[in-house]
Amino acid sequence: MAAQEAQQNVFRALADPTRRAIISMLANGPRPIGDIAAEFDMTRPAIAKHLGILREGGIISVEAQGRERINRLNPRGLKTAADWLNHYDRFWNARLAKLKSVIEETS
Amino acid sequence: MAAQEAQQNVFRALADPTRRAIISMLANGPRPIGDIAAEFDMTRPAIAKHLGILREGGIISVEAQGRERINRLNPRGLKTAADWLNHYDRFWNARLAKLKSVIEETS
DNA sequence: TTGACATGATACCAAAAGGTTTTATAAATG
DNA sequence: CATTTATAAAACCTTTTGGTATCATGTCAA
Repeated sequence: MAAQEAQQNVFRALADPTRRAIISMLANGPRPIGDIAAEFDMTRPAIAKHLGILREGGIISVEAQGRERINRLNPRGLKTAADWLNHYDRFWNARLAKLKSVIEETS
Repeated sequence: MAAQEAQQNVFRALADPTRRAIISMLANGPRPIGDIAAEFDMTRPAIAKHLGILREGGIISVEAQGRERINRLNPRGLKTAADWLNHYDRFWNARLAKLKSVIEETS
């Protein structure tokens, strides 16, 4: 999978609030889809689709365990996105430095 | 604007590859829309829409200068996204630590 | 002031996204 | 084996998204 494509898949995965909520949920431990769906006002197939997109983004991985399939957070995808964003940290650092100097001048 | 809403706007803005390319472009300096549109195989109205979404996400700001309108990178939105993602850094740190120990064991 | 240029605004279209209902499959359990 | 349970898969619908073509507006310059 090309890097560009991986990037696209992860940013696409992050764009939906339900999927971001699922990420937060899985940060507290792996869960089967039934557990996850129970927390949302939404049908199971809808959640299944979201999990599929999170999987494509490399954000979660799934492991069959008997008749359950355990979804667990896999930080690879999130790291792809964080790495991209952190290239711009010099911009907000510059802005914070500027803000700080303004505060010091006016106090 | 509620924090949730700001978050949604910025992740939505990041989801499109054209918009990410515009961000990279503006990191090299502010530009009017005409300049930006010239770099893409796409009409100006399409670019105008993308810039509107980037503005809603707090990723760029616009300043009128005569008959031009200069678009410039504003890191606030990007920082919102980076902050959210960096809450998960303990996961990839843990994974990297694990990988490191495996490498050391097998070498 | 008249024309050219940079841009915004509107109306429209096709494709993708996010959801639902229904049907199918496979594993645990009586 | 029959039944229940956990899930996947397919078909379908509506709204949003990403794009286009077209028209309107404001500013610079001759």
